[in-house]
Amino acid sequence: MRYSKLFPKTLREAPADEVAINAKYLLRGGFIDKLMAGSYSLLPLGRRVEQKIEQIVREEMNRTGAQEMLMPLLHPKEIWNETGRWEKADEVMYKLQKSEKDFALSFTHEEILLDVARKHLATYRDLPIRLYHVSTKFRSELRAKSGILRGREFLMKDLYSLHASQDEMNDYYWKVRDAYLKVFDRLGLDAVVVEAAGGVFTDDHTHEFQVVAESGEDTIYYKEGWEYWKNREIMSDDELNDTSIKSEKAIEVGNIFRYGIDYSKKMDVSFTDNSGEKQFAWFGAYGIGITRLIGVLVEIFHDDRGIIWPEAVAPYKVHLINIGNEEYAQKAYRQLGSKGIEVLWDDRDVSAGTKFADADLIGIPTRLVISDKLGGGTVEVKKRNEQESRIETFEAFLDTFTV
RNA sequence: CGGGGUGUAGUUCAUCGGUAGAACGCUCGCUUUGGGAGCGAGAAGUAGCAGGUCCAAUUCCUGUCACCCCGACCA
Repeated sequence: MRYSKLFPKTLREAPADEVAINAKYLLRGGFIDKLMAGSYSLLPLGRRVEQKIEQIVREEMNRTGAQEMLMPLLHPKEIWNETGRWEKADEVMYKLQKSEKDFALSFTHEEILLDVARKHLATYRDLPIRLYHVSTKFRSELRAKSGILRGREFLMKDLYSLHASQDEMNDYYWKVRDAYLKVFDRLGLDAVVVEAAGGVFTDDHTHEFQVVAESGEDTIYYKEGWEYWKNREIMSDDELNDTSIKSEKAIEVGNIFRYGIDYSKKMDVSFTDNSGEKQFAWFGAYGIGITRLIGVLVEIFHDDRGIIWPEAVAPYKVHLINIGNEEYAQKAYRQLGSKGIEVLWDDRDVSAGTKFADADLIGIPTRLVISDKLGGGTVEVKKRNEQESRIETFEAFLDTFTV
């Protein structure tokens, strides 16, 4: 991609009232645009990062045996009445009325998934059912905040599973936990598993995935010997006063739930077991906040000049800068492209300083500089997360560059 | 919803009763090219919106809207 053609250009300064680091850098770098509080466009660079994240999630979900689908966002009131959540979830749901019919914008998809599943589920031989999608969630948060971290509209990957028995559900539940840890690991994030209360939905504890970060709005606790961290709601008063238990601020990036058979009973999601008896399916749900992850990555990986994307999610792999020497840069740009390397070439006629500053802000992992100062055929290679650069021939770079 | 803060050019800000100014960005020209270049010329604003006070309001008052921060909330 030629930077001169990329929409939009960087901003010299972030809007004054933005405090969150993710908002500042993502807005300045041209990754996102704010429509209103809690509602953002993903601009081309931001979309590329989102797609990289999504693809990693997709690969790991597929590896658990799950299949991808896509569910609607406009839901009829009737489906929500089946579980009683039209009333119970009133606060978070965006509701609308048209031609005397009530609708809601999706804030989650349990009901929709279960409706699809029950139409096609007849026998235990149809189980397990493991389906997921990546789509928008609408939630009427009392207060949208922290840039892209808490929006009213955001992308989420949600996976749902139905099983013939509780054991089978549990087995898959732990399999998804492992898959989630793999996802966060691939993203370069050090996520921890946190036990949390299941609320009114399940007696089992649920598990959250949290990334320790100063800007986190949750507090999580850990003591030597515990299998998992704990979130605040399941901590006892004694534990809260125990100085041997450490606490950290953290951002939730995913969670996994075991609903059991409550939902299946309410919506009659049943099957015939191997003895011919009717049984209700065991249900689990598993979410990862895709859009939020973009923000989390910026909160974790940045310095005072801009973003430092991990290789796995960087919008491009190489940021090519030429200072003069346009002809040679163009040739290099073509060669990088033909090797399948994703490259952003800052081909603008602006000062070297401007190009360097923008490269630091955008945060592509490898910066390649071509200039008169270097001999012909020679480039300067610098990693965004390192101070030192090295000079080598362009041929050598092409031969050895891997991501 | 309660508390606090901010709304003036694309952006960051100044002006704080007498009808709007800078920097950056943008356009054109020339000169530049290793850390946000220089010179010259230029375009760009219903001062969030609505009332009120005043001879006169961007400025003071009231209301309202939007955004940011703290809190409540977060399947």
